[in-house]
Amino acid sequence: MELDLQSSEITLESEAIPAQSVGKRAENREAQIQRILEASKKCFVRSGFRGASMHEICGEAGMSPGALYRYFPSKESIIEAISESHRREELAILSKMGEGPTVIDGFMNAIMAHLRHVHATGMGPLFTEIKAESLRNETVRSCCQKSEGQFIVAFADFIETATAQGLINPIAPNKTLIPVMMAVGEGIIFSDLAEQGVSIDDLEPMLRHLTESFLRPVGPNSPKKEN
Amino acid sequence: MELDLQSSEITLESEAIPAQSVGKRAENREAQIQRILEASKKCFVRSGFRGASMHEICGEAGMSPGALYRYFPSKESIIEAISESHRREELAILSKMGEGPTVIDGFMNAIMAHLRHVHATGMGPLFTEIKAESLRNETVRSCCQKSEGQFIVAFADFIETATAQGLINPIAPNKTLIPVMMAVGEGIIFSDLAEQGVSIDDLEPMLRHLTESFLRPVGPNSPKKEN
DNA sequence: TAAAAAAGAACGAACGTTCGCTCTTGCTGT
DNA sequence: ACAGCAAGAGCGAACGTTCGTTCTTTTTTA
Repeated sequence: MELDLQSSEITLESEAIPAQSVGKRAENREAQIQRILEASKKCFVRSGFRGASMHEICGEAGMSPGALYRYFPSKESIIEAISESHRREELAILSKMGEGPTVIDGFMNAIMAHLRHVHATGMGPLFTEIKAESLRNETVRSCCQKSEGQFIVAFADFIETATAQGLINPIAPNKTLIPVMMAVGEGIIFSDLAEQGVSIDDLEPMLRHLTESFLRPVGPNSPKKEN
Repeated sequence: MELDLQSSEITLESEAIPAQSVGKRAENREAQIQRILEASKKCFVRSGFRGASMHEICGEAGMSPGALYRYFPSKESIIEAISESHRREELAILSKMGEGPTVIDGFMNAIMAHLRHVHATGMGPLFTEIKAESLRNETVRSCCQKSEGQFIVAFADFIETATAQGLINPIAPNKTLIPVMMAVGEGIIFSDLAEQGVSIDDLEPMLRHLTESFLRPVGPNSPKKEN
């Protein structure tokens, strides 16, 4: 599968780095970068990529423009950094897919964990923003595409395994099946159902049913066998 | 603001207005408004709501700022008018739901027609843009909510009818079922699968299966009965 | 020919970014 | 261990540009 989580030397949540030999200077620098990114996320959620001004971000981060520009050469570079970090968070879904008794359990666990994460951090709107930006910004778009590519590989892997285990029997080839699965997943995340008052716990059996009924062999109740 | 391009007395697809007694002046005025809206859509798809400038729109519409501002008092009013017109187009889905031998056929026809329409007009990105804008702009948000409300009513109606006809047997109450259905539908439209190389014709059986398997009674192949 | 429509230069505000300057910091030689 | 200092970090006014919008003038129309 080859995922390559942490291609650009990221540390998913532990601070892995040997810590030593990294000068204090570099350490502080990293902390400031994180501060700016966190502030930017807040502003972008509040006002959108285009709508949020650098002054707004400076205010939120508690620093002057001059200071901020020592860490990022432009507003666009902040947007790109945020898209990139969002991509990594999404990929964390995939790393969870191996957990659970069956692949379907793993799949569900991964999705539910991500839904909870998005809702807890209030970063749902950022997803919409990134999607819109990717329509126009080449760098952001290729970032999204990279992410999508990895999802496609993981889903293909998932389908293959689950099929081999006799758990599912998809009605169409991966070529159409996977894009539909991804579109459905995006829709669920986009809609931020938890924000609309649907409890995440109510959602789980619903989504499990959606996944299973979609991927399982066509049952006797179907009007006709499509394939 | 307020604009009120023929109020919210929606005329789903006919142009209700009596037509008669509308002077040539008013006629031209309406034509100009449409010209501006069409040009704006193009620009907004190309550059986004915030990214497109009024000068860009003027250029696309082939008129000067002075002229354009005779028809719309502000950029925001254009955005709102477009959101509103988009809402009407969406609602056209609902009016098609009655067609077809069964309610499920009607449902599918409506969805497929909308997918084709979105793809043919290239207005997919506009949907993303409106969604992002609705997170921030009160007027656009309430426009989207109005639309959503009508969808919820229609879906509830659909579910009731289909259940009564013995076609479906949902596993959850409308309260969670409908939001999930809408999220899935949004995901499908958002993703603009046709743009990604999935042929719409391949999509149809896929989506039909998705709909039917999601709404039908849990079959013997399910690992457990959820309800 | 009066009123409506269109044009396009011009406006102030706000934007992203830069610049000159002042603090602060962590390394250095002793 | 510590004073001295270069370089990094921070500041905030100011820059040039571009934005949405307005205003004055000219052209078109009924």
